[in-house]
Amino acid sequence: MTELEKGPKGRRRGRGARERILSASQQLFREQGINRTGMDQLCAAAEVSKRTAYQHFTGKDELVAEYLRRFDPSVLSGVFDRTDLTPRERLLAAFDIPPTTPLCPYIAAAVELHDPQHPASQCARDYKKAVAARLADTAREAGAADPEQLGEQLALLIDGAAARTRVLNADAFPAAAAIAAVLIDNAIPATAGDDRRREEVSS
Amino acid sequence: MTELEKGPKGRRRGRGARERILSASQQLFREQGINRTGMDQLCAAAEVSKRTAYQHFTGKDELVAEYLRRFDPSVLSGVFDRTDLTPRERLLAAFDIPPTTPLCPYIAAAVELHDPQHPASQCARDYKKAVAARLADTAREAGAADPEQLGEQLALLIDGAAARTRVLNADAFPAAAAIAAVLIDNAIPATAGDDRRREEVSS
DNA sequence: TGTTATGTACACCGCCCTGTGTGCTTACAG
DNA sequence: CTGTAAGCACACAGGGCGGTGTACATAACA
Repeated sequence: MTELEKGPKGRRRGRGARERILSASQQLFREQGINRTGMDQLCAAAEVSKRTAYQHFTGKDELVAEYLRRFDPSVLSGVFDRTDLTPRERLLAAFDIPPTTPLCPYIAAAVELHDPQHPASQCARDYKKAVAARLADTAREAGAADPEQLGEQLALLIDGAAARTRVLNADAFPAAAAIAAVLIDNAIPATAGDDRRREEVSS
Repeated sequence: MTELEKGPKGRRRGRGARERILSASQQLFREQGINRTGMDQLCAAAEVSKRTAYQHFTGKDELVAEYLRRFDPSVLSGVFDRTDLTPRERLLAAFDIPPTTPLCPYIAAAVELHDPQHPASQCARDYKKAVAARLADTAREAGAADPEQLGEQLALLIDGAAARTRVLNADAFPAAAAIAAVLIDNAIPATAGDDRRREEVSS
């Protein structure tokens, strides 16, 4: 057990400053945006000295990138790994966004940072591609004729709903879900040989 | 003629500082974003002294709002007033975005400013609603069963393409246009009995 | 025990930002 | 020509920002 130091996460016997910093980032970056959240404020919210923060992260940029990486597991697998839904339902479940989500943080970061080379921007790109890929996988599972295309289309709908929700200050996901239902039904051949679809509620 | 002063635009015999400021805003806010463009840089680009800029605009906030208001005529009417296209083609023409458009400035402003109360944010909301309304009008013209819904859906597609283009650094408008075509065809009854379809689409 | 990694407290730096104060120049109207 | 308003040059205030230096406290392990 003397070798548990130097884990990939770095910290070995402290009192969890890094986690508090990232947790505070999650909250503040969402509520106020990245640019409008200063390191002073962030450290105060995390109950961490600024010095400590800069020992864990070389700079704000790295902190932002790490903050974005923390989202993958929660949303992504939370939707796609549900075995209680048919593939088609899983595709639609991606549009059931809890109202606690003001705007996809990846879009926000890409817009706020405004630099495609920024590590966080690349992280956002990777995430968006991963989501589209998982949507495509599920689309394939649902028997879509062109799963990649459907996945890309659904991803576009999600992003559109997110952006529009932000600009209009009104939930746009139901509208996006309605479009998604149309696209899904159009993409899955009526003779679809998929495994578990039983009811169709198209209108 | 002694009373031509105090026109709605304010300036009466100067050498056009206000126009230069707004023109420079147009360019810089797009290229660099709003937050990353300082007033110093902006005034330098506009060849205007900072003092003059603050005599025309009470602050950066007002300048940003005015900058957004300058977009309405160009894009909006440039697409919808084309009489050489059928209504259906006009709806699709909204997705023909010249590559010189990095991201819808309204979305960018709403994200960057991060304050729904900001005058520019309200301006963005108004614009988005106006676009949706014009899309709905055109949809009605095209004989859509539910024009409002189709207009809202197309607007969502446009915003999704804009956001996705920004995040992925790749043009997403063709994909959005493909979806739009599907939605339009789904929304317009094959037996379209609207008043103004005289041109038999060159299908 | 002492060493070392970790976290803290607080002051501090230089930079850039929005925004002003002041006095001078230019151009047009009468 | 003269008056007046538009615009200009320059310096500066006030503040927030990202980021550091220093000295000290604490927890885990040898």
